[in-house]
Amino acid sequence: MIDKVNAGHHHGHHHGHDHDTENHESCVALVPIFNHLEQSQMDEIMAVTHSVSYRKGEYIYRAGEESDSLYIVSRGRVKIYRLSESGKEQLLRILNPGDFTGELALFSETIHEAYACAMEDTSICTVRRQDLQKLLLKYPSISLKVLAEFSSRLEQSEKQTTRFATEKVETRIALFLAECADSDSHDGEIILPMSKKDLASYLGTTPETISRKFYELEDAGYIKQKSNKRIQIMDLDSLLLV
Amino acid sequence: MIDKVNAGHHHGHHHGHDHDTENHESCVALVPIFNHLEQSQMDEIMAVTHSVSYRKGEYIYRAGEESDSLYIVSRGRVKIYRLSESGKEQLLRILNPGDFTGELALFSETIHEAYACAMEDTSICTVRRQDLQKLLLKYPSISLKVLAEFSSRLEQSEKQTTRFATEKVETRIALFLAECADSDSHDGEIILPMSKKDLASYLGTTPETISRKFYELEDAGYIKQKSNKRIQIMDLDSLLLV
DNA sequence: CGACAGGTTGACCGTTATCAAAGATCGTGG
DNA sequence: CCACGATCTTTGATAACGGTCAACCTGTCG
Repeated sequence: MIDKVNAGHHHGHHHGHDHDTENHESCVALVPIFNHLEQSQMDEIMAVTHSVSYRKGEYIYRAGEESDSLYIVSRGRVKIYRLSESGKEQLLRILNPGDFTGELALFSETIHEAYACAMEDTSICTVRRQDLQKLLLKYPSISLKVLAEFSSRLEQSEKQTTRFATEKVETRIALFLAECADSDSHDGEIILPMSKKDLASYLGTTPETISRKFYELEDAGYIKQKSNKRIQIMDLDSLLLV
Repeated sequence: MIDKVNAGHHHGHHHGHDHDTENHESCVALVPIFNHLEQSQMDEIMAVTHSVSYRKGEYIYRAGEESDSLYIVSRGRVKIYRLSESGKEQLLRILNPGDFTGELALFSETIHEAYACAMEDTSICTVRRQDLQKLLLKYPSISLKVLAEFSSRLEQSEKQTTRFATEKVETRIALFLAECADSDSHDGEIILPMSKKDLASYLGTTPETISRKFYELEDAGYIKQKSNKRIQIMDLDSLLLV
């Protein structure tokens, strides 16, 4: 179970929700939807962004809260997860620096349906809904970038839906490993981007099953578990036939 | 298995892919993303749309084909489905008049990952990628509408993903029925928007299981099957606790 | 060094897919 | 308007898959 309360105590300068006026530039420049702009437009964007810091375990937002900002991760990692109707949680994605969230609620719904929780100490740039909408109307090219981002996310989400609907756990794991290998590969060795517990939540299964299936794949000679998160892919092609 | 070849013969005036210059207005006006515009802008949009007719069973596009248009359904129904890595198909959604598709590939990917097949004789308005992008840059307010549509679709898709990941079949069926009741309800009687076979594909299960679960729900007194597609919801609250 | 979260392992059982076959329904053409 | 075939739906028997519970390990961090 992901911890649902913010880590208790703040101390020193970087307590949660601390407005932090330094370092805007690096944050905004990171973001794909903005990085095609000229300097003058970039300045305009930076003028409406606010930087906030979160400590590990704190929530950027929770389901049910009102949404009025776009959140851009500039440092750290953020876990986005949902609770299903029956109360089980599912990990939707993990945000790394440059990734953003909050889009959904920005344009249609105004209530978050997911939870966003800092996995480590994290800095977030926020842009308010109204400011963003003004920018989008003024610089339509940003809209096209956002649309491109959305459509690829939608594509991704529908692919994931289809996998859940049609593939068994073993296949989902194999496909996940294959995708890691595509993006991460160093001689076929991959580093799992999350704990196996989180992976279970992401793949819609349990830690026990993840553990067992990993050993099955190892026994079959498709992979080798070098350490908890370091996996050597021995035979990618056969893996994908599972 | 959804039939993968186009229905063979065309005859008369409305054979497939027939350019049909009448009746643009009704099609464009139907679409939520356009219906806030002034007449002059509407005319401009209609100038770049083309109307095409498809007979039942014909494909608007297939996975792997290049995508360069937005498709707006003006008459008929269209089934959008995917094939998973292992070849099983999953029904993603059914388009009714006013719904559109093709968005994904329009802004990022250029290759369709899904199949779009006419369930009945259908008329489609198409807008080419370049024409649409020009319109979006010229009238940024359209972009905001499209963004709103996308974000709600993304929300929907992620909710569906979470359901597949965390709920058992019986619960997914119950949630589906409840949603039908929300939108369709006439005294709690709903008309299934698709065959049970398609429903199985949509919910990631098999026709056999659908049939059995429906009878289980009926035995439990939650629903009553008046005919194949007419379902009377007897006890919505209990249904949602399944 | 101890505590705690994450990971592994085993036994068990519920859920749901699969296969097969029969029955109902729908659309089509005669 | 009816008969036919195709497709959808139902029903039964069976087994695989994966979830659950409980216990034990292991690594990590204070």
